[in-house]
Amino acid sequence: MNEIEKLKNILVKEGVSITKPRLAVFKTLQKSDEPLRTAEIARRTPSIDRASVYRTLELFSRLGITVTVVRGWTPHTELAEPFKDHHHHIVCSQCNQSKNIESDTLEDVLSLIASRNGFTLDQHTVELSGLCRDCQQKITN
Amino acid sequence: MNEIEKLKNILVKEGVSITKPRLAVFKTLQKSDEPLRTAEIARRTPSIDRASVYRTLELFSRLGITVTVVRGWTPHTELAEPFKDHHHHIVCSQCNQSKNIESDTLEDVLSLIASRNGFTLDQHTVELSGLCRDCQQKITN
DNA sequence: TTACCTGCAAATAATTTGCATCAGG
DNA sequence: CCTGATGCAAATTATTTGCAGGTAA
Repeated sequence: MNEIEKLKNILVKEGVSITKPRLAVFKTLQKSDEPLRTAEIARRTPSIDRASVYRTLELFSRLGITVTVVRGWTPHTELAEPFKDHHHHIVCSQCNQSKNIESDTLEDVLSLIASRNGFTLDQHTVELSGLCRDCQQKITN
Repeated sequence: MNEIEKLKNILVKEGVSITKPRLAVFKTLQKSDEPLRTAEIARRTPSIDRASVYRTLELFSRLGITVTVVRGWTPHTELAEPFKDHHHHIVCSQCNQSKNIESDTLEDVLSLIASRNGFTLDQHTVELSGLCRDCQQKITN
């Protein structure tokens, strides 16, 4: 089953309609391999009214179709687990290159912490930043 | 040494001036035990011009005096390590109550992940969200 | 004294809302 | 059909900028 079908299933299951704006915003997110800031998503989905893009993004976030992460100052959105492998990011503070992180150990630690505090764990954000190998060398030299 | 003195030391060491807006914004952050959104900080620091609040917050973030976390959709700022113990948050998605998390294990895992990827680790955000004990019960009933 | 900062005012950008109309189921 | 979703336009809110004057060191 392709991803658009997955999306449609979720929308149906949640009892909301499958509409042009929702499909369009989804495709914009699919095309980008990086999290995008809200206004940028609107910009990259010019066929759809800005207001609808915002409303869609709010819906997606509520349904867990997307997740939000901070980059520098601004919140960025990317597709969540059903559509991308669950992962986090480490970003170079110098050159902005970013790597995805997938670590079961990390996930386990997070669940454990949540339950120790009496919480269930639904969503979580982890964003690391530091210097990548290249930039470390440039600075040493 | 009290915290204002610590702040002043940092500012001096970084070669920037100690000014009224910087002290005022700092005090606003101190008064709140929760991360605040940018515009809210401006609102709570009425003696200072909005523009200066933004400029100050950008400076603080650059100097590592503050850290940024996302809450829902918006970036929130709180004081960082020299002024609060290093910690993360877990927020109830239902009632918004939030607990601080301090876990050496977590910190270790994060450093390890960074170095495995060839990065040094400077800053990092970890935000968990789920249901707190109370809200879990309310839903079960 | 002098470079750095501020306040002010105004521009720009981002987000939200009301409402008439349209379209999915 | 009929409810929920959209587009449009306009309001609101947030953020950024240029610049003249003030102030920390």
